[in-house]
Amino acid sequence: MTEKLGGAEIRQTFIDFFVEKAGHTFVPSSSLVPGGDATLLFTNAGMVQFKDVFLGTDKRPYTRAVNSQKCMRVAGKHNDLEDVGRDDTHHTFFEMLGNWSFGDYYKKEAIAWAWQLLTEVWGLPKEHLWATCFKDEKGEIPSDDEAAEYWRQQPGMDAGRVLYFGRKDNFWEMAETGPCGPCSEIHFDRGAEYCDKRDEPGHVCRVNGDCARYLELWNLVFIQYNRTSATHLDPLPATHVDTGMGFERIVSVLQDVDSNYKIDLFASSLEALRGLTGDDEAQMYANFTPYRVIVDHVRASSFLIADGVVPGNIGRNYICRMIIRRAARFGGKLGLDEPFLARVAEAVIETYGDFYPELVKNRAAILDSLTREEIRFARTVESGTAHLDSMLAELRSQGAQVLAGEKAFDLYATYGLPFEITRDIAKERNLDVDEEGFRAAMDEHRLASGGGKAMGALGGEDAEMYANLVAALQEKGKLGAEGVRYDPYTKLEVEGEILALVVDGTPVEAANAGDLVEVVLPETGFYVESGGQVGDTGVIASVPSPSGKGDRGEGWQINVISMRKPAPGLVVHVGEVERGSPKVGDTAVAAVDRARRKDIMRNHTATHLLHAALHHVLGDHARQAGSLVAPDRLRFDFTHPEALTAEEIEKIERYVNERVLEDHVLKIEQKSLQEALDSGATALFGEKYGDVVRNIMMGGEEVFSNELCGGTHCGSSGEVGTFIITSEGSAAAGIRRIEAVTGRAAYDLIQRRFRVLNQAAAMMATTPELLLEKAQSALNEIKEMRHTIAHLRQNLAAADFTRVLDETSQVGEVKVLTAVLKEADVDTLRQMADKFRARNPKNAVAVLACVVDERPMLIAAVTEDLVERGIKAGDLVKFVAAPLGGGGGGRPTLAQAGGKDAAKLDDALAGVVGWVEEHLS
RNA sequence: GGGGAUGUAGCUCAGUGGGAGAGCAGCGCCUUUGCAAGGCGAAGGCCACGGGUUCGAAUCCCGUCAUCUCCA
Repeated sequence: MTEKLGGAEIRQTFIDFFVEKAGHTFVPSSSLVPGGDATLLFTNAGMVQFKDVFLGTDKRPYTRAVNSQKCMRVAGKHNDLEDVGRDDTHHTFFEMLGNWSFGDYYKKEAIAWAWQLLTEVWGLPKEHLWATCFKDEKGEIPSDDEAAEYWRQQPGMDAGRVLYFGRKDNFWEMAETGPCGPCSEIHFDRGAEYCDKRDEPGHVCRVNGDCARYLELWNLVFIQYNRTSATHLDPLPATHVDTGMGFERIVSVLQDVDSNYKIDLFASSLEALRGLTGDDEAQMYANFTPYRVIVDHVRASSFLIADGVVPGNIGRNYICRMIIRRAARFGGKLGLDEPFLARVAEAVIETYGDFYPELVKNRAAILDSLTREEIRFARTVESGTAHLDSMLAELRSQGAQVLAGEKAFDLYATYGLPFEITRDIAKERNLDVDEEGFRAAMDEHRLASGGGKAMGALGGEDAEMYANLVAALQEKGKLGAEGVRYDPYTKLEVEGEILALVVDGTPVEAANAGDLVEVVLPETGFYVESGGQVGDTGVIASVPSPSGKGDRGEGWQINVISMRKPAPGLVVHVGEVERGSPKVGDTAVAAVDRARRKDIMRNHTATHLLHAALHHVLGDHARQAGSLVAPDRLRFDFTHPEALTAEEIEKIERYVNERVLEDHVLKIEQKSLQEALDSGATALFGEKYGDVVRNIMMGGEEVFSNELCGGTHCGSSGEVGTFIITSEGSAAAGIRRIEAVTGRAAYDLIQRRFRVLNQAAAMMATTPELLLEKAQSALNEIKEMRHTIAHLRQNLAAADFTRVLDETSQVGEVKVLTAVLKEADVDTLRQMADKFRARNPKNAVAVLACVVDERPMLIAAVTEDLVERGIKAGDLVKFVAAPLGGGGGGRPTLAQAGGKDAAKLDDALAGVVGWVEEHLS
C-alpha cells in the first residue's frame, strides 16, 4: 500500500478493473426499493436486481456484469437498528461491490481476478490474505476442491492459507429451494494488534473466528446447483458467479483505519456535525456513538428519500422515519435541539452525488423531508413529554418510585415518546422506569399485532404446471422461445389456434358453457395489468371454418374478464364460456373491448399529463407513488407534504387541459435504459425495467413529459378530451392522492353536474350564475327568521308564564308551581324556571312542561334550601315523567326529563304537590 | 395488515348522559401622553361523518373517514 486511495477511487478502480480487463458491463445500482419483489422491504444485496436472471425468468444482453449496489439492512428478521452506530462496523445503509457471470466464466477466472485486484491493483500484502472453500460436514455435497486448487495456483498464495469450512460459512442458498452452490471467501489478517479478545484466556485468532483480527473481505459464490428439496440438488445446465464485497469494509482496510466510520466517505459528514457541536476530533472520538449514529442514519435516509421513500407511518416509509428520528434523538445527546440533519445531509450529497446523481437531483426533497420530520418529531416528543409529566406527577402523589413498564410503553406506542427519553426525564426527577416491564409490553404488542403474516405468499403452487405447459407447447413448436407473442400496442384483434385451455388449474381438451376457463393463444393484443393500468376485457370467439356454413350453430364464445401471466412466457386470457364448447385446436378470434380500451388509453395518457402538471405546479419533489389507470377513472398518488390548495388543484387541472388542447403527438420509442435516462426520462422507483425500455414523450421541441412506461396510450394528447379532477386527499403521511376522469366519464360528470345546477337554479327561481348569491341570501334569511322565531317564542312563553306565575299551590311555606307552556321549547322552560327561582329564592319548587314534536318535555327547578330538605329536582322530574313513559335527571336544583305521551301531562303534573308533601322533611 | 390515541370556536384545549365553555387571536367601544397593556361588549359551533342505545348523546355502543403513534 503506497498511497491511500479515496473511497470514490476505490469504487471506481473496482468497476474499471472488471470493465477494462475482463469485458464486464457496468450496471448502475438498482433502487433501494426492490422492483417486483414483494417479499423484500429493501434491496439488501447486490444480487437482488439479478435474481430473476439466476432463476431463468429474465434475460440480459450481457453475460458479465459489475456493479456497486445500494443496500439497506434494517428491520427484517433481526431488528438491530438500535445497535447500528454503537460499533465501528454496522450500517443501516451500505454499498456492495460485485462482479457477475451469467453462464459465462466460472471459478478459475473469478478467483484469479479477485486475487489480481486485491494484490496487484490495490496492493494488499499477499501473505495476509486467506481463502476458504466448501467442504460439507455431512459429506452429502461434493467438496469444492476445484476452487481450492485455483486458490493455491495464485502467485504468492500459500497452500496453508487455503482452508475448508462447512455449510454455514461456505455454502450459499437463495432460499429453501432454487439456485445455490459453494462459495469461497477471502479473509484479511489485519495483524495481532487488531485482536479484541486478547484478554480472554484460551483465545486463538483464526479465520471465521470471533475476534476483529481477521476480516472477511469478499465472498465469491459459485452457483451450480438447483435445490428442489431439502435433500436433493440438481446440477444446473449453466453455472453463474455472484460476488459481493462490503464496500465500507474494503475501504477501511485500504485506508488502514480501525473503523468503517473513519474512512474518507464519512469525513465531511462528521466535520459538518462537529461544526454544529463545536467538538474537536478528540472530543468526538471520546463520544463517538452519537456521531456514528447520526452520519450513518443521515446517509441512509438521504438515499432512501432520493429513491422516493419519504418518512411516513407505514412500511418502508416508516423505516425511513424511524431512522431519521433515531438520528434526531442522538443529536439531542450532543446538545443539538434545533433541526440539523439537513446540514449533515448536504455533506452526504456532496460526497456521494457524483456516483449517485439521484442525490443531487432530489437534493431539495431530501433536505426538506429531513427537516420536516425533525420538526414533527419534536412536536411528538413535546406532547409525549406532557403526558409523561402528568404520569410522573401521579406517581409522586402515590409515593411510588418506579414508573411501570406498561405505562412507559403506552407513551411509546401511543404517543411516540421513545423509551430512552422517558427514562432520561424520569431520571432527572429521581424516578426510575421498569425497563423489563417495557420490553414485556413490547413483546406482547408485537404478538398482538400479528407479527409475521405481513408477507403474502408469492407465486402460486400452480406455477410449475404453467411452466410445464409452456415447455410442452414450445417442444411441439406451437410457441416460440419467447412464449406467447404479446402486442397490446398495435393489435386489438388477433386470430389464432387455441393452444391450451385450463379449467380449475388443470389443462383440458374442451370447455363447456358456464366454465371459468383460461385460454392460451399463440399471440394476443389483450393488455395484462401492469404499471397501474388494468387489464383488457373482450371476447374470444370461434371462427367459422371456410368450408361449412353449418358451424354457425356450433360457434362458441368466451367473455374475457381478466388477463394474467402465471409463468414466464405465458399470457392467459381468463374468461367465462358464454355459449358453445371451445376445444383445443379450434381457430379463434380474440378481440379487445375497444371502447373500454380507448377509455383506458385516455386515462393513461392523462396520467402522464397529470404527472407533468404536478412537477410544473408543485415542483420536482412531487413524484409518483402509485397509480391506477382504469376505464372509468384514474388515481394518482404522489409525494407531497401537505394538502393541495384549491388554487393549486385548479392550476394543475388547467395545465393538463391546455396540453390536451395543444394536441401533442406522443412520441413512443424503444431504447436502452441508459439512453432513456440520459434524455431525462422519469424512471419510477419500484418498477422493473429490462434493458430495453419503452420511452413515451410529449411536447416535440420542448419535451414536458418524458416517462418510461409499458402502458397503452393515445396517438396524441387531444384524444384525452376533457380532464377533471374529482378529488384530492391523503393516501398516507406525505403522500397525496388525486382522482380524475377524462373523455366520456368527464362528459358524463359535466352533464350530471349541469343537471343538478339547473334544477337547483330552477328551484330557487333564478339562473345558475346567480344561484350562489341567491342561496347565500336565502340562508341568511333563514338564520334571521330562526332568531326571530326563537325570540317570539320566548316572548309568548314569557307572557304565558307571567299569567301562571301566581297560580301556585302552597305546601306549608313551600310554593309549588306547575304549568304547561304550550309555545315554549326546552331552552325557554329553563329560562322561565330560572326566572321563577330568581323571584322566589327560597322555599320554591317549579315543574314546567312543554310539548315538542308531540312529545312532552319537563323541567324541574328547586331552590337550594329545599334540596337540603330532601326535595331533589332529579327525583321529582323522574317521578313526573314516569307516567308519561319517560325518565329524566340532572342536577339537584335543575333537572330535565322527557316522555312519550303528551296527553297525560296534566295528570302527571297534578301529582307534584303530593310528591313534595311526601318528601319534604 | 394489526394495536393504541385524538377529532369541540380561526388557534391551543377543558368539558364522564340533562344549560357548549376557557385562554389567545379577530371585531366594536372605553381607559392610557405614547408604547406595553387594561376594562366593557358583541360575534363566532351540523361538538369529524353515518348508524344505534336513551325521554334526552359532544359525552355510551357500532361503523366510516382524517390526523398522530407503535408493531409487522
